[in-house]
Amino acid sequence: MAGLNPRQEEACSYTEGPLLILAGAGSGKTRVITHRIAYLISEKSVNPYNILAITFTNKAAGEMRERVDAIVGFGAESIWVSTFHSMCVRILRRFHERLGGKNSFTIYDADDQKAAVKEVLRLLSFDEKQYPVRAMIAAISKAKESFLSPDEYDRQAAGNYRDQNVAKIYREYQKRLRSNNALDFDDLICKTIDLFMQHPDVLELYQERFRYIMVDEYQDTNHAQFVLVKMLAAKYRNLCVVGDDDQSIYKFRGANIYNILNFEEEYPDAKVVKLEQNYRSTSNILNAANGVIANNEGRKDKSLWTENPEGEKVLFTRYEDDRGEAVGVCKKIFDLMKEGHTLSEMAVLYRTNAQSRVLEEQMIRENIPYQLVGGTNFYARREIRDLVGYLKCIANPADDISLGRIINVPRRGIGDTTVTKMRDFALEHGMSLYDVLLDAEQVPGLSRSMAKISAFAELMQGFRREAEEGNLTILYDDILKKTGYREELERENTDEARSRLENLRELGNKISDYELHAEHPSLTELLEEISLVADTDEQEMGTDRLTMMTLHSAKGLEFPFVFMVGMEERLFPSGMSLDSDDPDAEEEERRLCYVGITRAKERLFMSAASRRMVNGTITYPEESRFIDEIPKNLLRREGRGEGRSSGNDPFGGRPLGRDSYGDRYYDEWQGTTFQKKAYGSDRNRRVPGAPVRPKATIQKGIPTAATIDYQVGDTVKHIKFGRGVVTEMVKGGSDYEVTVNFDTAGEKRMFASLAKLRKV
DNA sequence: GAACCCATCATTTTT
DNA sequence: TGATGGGTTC
Repeated sequence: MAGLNPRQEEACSYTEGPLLILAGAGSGKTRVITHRIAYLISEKSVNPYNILAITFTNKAAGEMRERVDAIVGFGAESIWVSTFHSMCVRILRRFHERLGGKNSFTIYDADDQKAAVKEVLRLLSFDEKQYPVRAMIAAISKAKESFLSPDEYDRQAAGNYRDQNVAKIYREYQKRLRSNNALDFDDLICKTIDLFMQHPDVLELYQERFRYIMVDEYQDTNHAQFVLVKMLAAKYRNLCVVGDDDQSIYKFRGANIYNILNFEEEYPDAKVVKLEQNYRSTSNILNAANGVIANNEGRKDKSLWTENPEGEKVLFTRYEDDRGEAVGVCKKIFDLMKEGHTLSEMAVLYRTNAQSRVLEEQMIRENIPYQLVGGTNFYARREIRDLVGYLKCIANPADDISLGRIINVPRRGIGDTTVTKMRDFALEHGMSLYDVLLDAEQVPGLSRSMAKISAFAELMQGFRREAEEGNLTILYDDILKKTGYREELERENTDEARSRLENLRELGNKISDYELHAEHPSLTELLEEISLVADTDEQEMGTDRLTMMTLHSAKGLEFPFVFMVGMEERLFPSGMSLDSDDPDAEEEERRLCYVGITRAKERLFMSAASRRMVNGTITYPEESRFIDEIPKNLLRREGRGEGRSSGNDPFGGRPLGRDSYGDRYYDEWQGTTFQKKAYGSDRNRRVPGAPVRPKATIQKGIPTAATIDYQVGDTVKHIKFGRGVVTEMVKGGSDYEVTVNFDTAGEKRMFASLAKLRKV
């Protein structure tokens, strides 16, 4: 096996029986998995048809698919490479009838769940304050993960009034889902397990098929997933799990670290292979990570090492406040660019999404194109949810939740009162809301809105007929047109409306794209893809951009240059975790820190602010304990304060007004910053509902010297600062640093490649 | 039925 | 700070 180290080779060639691969960060895990599959096929003559590889995200599945295809060649397409959830959907689409359900079920996402729980609360007259929707969803999800049926949940709640009520909510929720012919994400796993338990013949069918099973990111599995894998692997026992307990950061969503920690107890004959050689980071970075993670107890014994050069020390900078931190990060980014590095080599990582705002604002001011990863999901946007609601409803009229969502969107005079009457009627007669819609004359007291209702019913029936004809692109366009959805937005004529229209166009593109490429396009399958495949944000190519995201989202990625910002007590580690009575909470934060550090290949910049606005209040955080845990000889400190300050005197005694801000930094960073004026005025706020990645800041095409048509003395126009005169142009790195004296904004320096200046 | 105001409450997130 | 949701008012 070419290019594999002995441990990696061992992991690839040990094919029979249970195998645990403890793959440290950057140890070539994906390579091992793909090589192992290739080995199974070419050396062990395993039929590709008998191999199953499970991952967590579609992205990971896609990447694995690609690499497996490349390395295996013939037969690769018959390997199942899949996420847990899509695997279960595939199975349930075939066998859900055996459980008394339909094979054509709808999948409910978080939003649908929320709506369903709300309905249940209303029905049972529970107060949302006492039984918050979020908490109820979490409780139901937890129950499902440990296979507690509503009845069992009720039994366990014995004597606990509140839990008994939660059981009632859970029971009603399940009832609701069933009558809506819908399954939520947890159901997908649980129902598959149910199926296997109740129908051993079906289980055996899949056991026979999946003789070799591999599970990636095993530390992220929850209990239900653990059981599912165990069942599938029970017959042939060729189960290979790959993971890193030190990178377990998803406990809050049910991941059970003991699945990996106790693998050897579950499978006493398991072989364990540790991949400890890191190929990613400099030794300084790696040892910093090792230093931090060593403070955790209860981890698998392993120590990562590398043959990579030492590299530079980790840099820790303490800034005056969050804004100063953003300025400082930008400055360092420019420094790196001057050294010839590109933005796509850099990432800014933070603990909470709320931190992105200040950073974004600064990036916009400094013309640094960036890409936000994560945040609001494309499919979570209102307009998208509305249109998907229509599609769901057309595909599955029993889906009361989706119908409820769109019945008066856009406004068509079917108001709350009317809908409530129809709902009550449906409930009373055991009908679906859609049934009632078609037959609304029966419902007493609807006379006034009757006309509106029949018009809408007619509209929906028309869509359903259209859906049967099968052209999804046309159907989608007709929905936009005939419901007046598009028209309403066009009339609005605001930035927000335009952005929504743009999103709707994007959805349209996705649908025609799906229709073009799918083997047998169907509305059901389209919706399945929409529900299951959330990673919609294809990289817009052609622009060199900085990546910004949470530490969680960064898992599995790597960048030459990484900024970890907000290294402050109670921000990171989060206050929530420090206040938690779960002793593992702090350790999970530490693992998150470990994940962050190990994303960096060449250089790691950490920073903290001495003053930060959190939830509308000013706080004076101490620097994070994790900074302390990095071995001193690997860390270089910079900026105000040495060591962990008490935080009592963050201003150095000077009062700090908002307006003095720019001046201070002007003093501090003169000659290097690109701002020469105070900049409190031009705050660039995100338009509500606008795409999370502000399109305006994403600049396509990098001007080269050839495309720069202005020179010193020319008047140019800037997208933000308006007109100005070029006073200086200096070649720096791969392009020009241009100084412009703006009419209104004063003098600023910027990179020609980023500033998008136009000669006027 | 829609606009407006006030109170409340704030990690992390994929499927 | 800011988003969100409920309640109120027109």
